[in-house]
Amino acid sequence: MEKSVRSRRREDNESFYNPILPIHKWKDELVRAAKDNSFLIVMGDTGSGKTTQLPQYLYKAGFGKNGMIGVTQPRRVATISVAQRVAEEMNCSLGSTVGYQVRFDDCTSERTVIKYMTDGCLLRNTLADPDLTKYSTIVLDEAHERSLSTDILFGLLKKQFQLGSRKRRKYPLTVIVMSATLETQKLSLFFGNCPVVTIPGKLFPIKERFLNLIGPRDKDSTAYVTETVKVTLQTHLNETEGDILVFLTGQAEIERACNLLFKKAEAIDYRHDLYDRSVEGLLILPLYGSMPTDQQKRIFLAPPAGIRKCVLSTNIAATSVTIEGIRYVVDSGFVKQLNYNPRAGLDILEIVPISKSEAVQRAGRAGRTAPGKCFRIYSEEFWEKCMPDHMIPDIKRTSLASVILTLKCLEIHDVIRFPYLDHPEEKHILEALKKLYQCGAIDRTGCVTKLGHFIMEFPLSPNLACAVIKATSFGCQELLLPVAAMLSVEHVFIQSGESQKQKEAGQGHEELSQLAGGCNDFATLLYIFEQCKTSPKPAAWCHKNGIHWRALKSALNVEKQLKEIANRLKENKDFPVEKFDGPRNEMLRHCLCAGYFSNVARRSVGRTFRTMDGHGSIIHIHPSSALFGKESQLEWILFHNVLVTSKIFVRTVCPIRYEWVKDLLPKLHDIDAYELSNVAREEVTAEEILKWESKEETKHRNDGTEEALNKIKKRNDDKSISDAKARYLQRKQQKSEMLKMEPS
DNA sequence: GAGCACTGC
Repeated sequence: MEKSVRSRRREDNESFYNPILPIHKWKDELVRAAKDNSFLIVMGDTGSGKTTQLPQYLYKAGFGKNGMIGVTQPRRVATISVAQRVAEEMNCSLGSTVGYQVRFDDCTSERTVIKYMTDGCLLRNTLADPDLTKYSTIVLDEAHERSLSTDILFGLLKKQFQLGSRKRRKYPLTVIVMSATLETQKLSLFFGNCPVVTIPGKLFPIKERFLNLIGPRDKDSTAYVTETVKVTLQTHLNETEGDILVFLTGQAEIERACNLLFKKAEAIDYRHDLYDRSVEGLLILPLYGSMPTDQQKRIFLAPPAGIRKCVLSTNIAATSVTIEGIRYVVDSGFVKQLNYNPRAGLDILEIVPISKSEAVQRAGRAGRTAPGKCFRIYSEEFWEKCMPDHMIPDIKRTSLASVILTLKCLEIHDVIRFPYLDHPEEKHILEALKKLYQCGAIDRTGCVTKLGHFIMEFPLSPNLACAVIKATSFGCQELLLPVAAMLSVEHVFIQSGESQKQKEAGQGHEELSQLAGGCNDFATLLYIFEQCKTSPKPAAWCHKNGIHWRALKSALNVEKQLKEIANRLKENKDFPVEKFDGPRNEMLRHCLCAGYFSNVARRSVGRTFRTMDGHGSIIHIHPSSALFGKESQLEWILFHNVLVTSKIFVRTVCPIRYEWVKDLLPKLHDIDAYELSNVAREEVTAEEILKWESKEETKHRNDGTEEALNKIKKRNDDKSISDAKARYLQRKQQKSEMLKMEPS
């Protein structure tokens, strides 16, 4: 990724030496608008210079006098490189007037006025300083990406403003939202009809063509890979000079496409390995996130004279990595997306059509240095019928437990009526509340418990934090902290595409799990971590054992941070201290039970298990687990996560004893999530219920399936204010009855 | 006997 920073810098330097950045013309208007309004939206295309220039304008206009100008970015590398760039432009050293803060790296000082940071960092800082008294201005950049943290910050900033944080602050706060393609109307409305300043970018014209190879009927087929390859080859044969960027969905698809492309050209150059095949003047390069860094770097090198570079990439090339010299984009129209299904309580990784605005962004990659062309393999009908206007934001697609706990810690109890720019499904919020209640982070009244505040201190999922806290109170944190770190970094096992290498890697992993005891995937992670930490040459050890050194490095970093937090919390008088009475080899699994008892399953028929969380889903142990094939010897298991593909698989598994979870399991069923939410919405009105329901309805309508349409029809039949009221009263009745039944 | 996009604290 280092290279991507350098490449970005190169592009920025170009703008540096060219003083006619599009944004310069708008300087006065921007400063005036920022002075006159609490909220301002700046819409600027790629290359307009907004990220580096606007904070400097504000600084020169005196915005930094009453507090810092905080600028958020969704990614670490971008945060650091932009801060470096601005420090250079302002002729100061990084960390003085211009600084940055990302996790593990705070490069700011008392003198810092312009502070770049990741959105997650600002959100965390908000916990300590809810009124953001250190800042005079907050700039939320790349808002169109709709990251979870940015979305929450939208709501917080709006809410703080409504609550009159202005009175508690010495000086009013100015909020500026910057975006490339976000629905600015919607955002302006959200922030009280605030003004929008639009800055044109400096993209070259791009010709876009629909090739009609994929239509609405092919929505679920895998034909897009072969069709994309065809188009790529045609582009190579028919078009003039210029590199090609191909958007595909994942590692497997990309490797398949590379091979196909290669076979079609019918010439194999055996002098090169898989990642460096050059045929008929075409240099084929794959690019995906889990690829080793040194291989990723190769995509930035200029191809030899007379050779055309063709990069087959995942969505990583749409946001995180900028490749120079691309003139042709081939868009498959699909993306792999992790979607949370609250009904099943599962994360499902699926291949879905991209949105129209993402397609526009992809096309934009062709026009950064010269006029370009974008070939869309799908038809216009597909565009109209299958592709939504905008991407569904993270907040509607991922588990909300951590987010809800953050809000509760900020004393925002009514998490259902929090001003979300896009309101998550109520069911989704309820699921999160239930999860928080189950792990003890909130009590029956929906308030954050002491444990909940401890959980919040850790940059981990509530489940994992809970297990870590248990271990700390038992005095065996050295067992859990490494496991937590390994589980919260990217996948540590290398997945090679080539079958031979893959086999070898698989065998290596099997050996590792044998060395770690043979029947506990968590223990395998602990073993790898310890081996790596004590090895004199950790990078070499990782390479030999098929482990991502990059992932291990960040795991070592995370573990250090977790240890600091755990040690600090232990000083707190309220931190629990418990004694563990049991054999030491059971400690790890026992602690895991404290956080993961909702992820417990019992042996069912054949090699399957049934979950105990109320969904009762049938699950299978994933073949990558050390427990795979040993199902018949198991009764109760605990798992870290679920992956739905051809079956419902659980990964990272260990066996447990029923006694360990016996007292915990009832907690999974002793509360109705509505009860937790009702506390937050005592004065809920029937009108509001109708509003929520109509939101759900819009969603169904967007689904467009017959079943969904029937649902709407059915709902419309009995839709009236009085009915909504009746439904609400019924729920309230159920709730009070339930409370009555509760033993005191 | 399967096949895991991308971020962030």
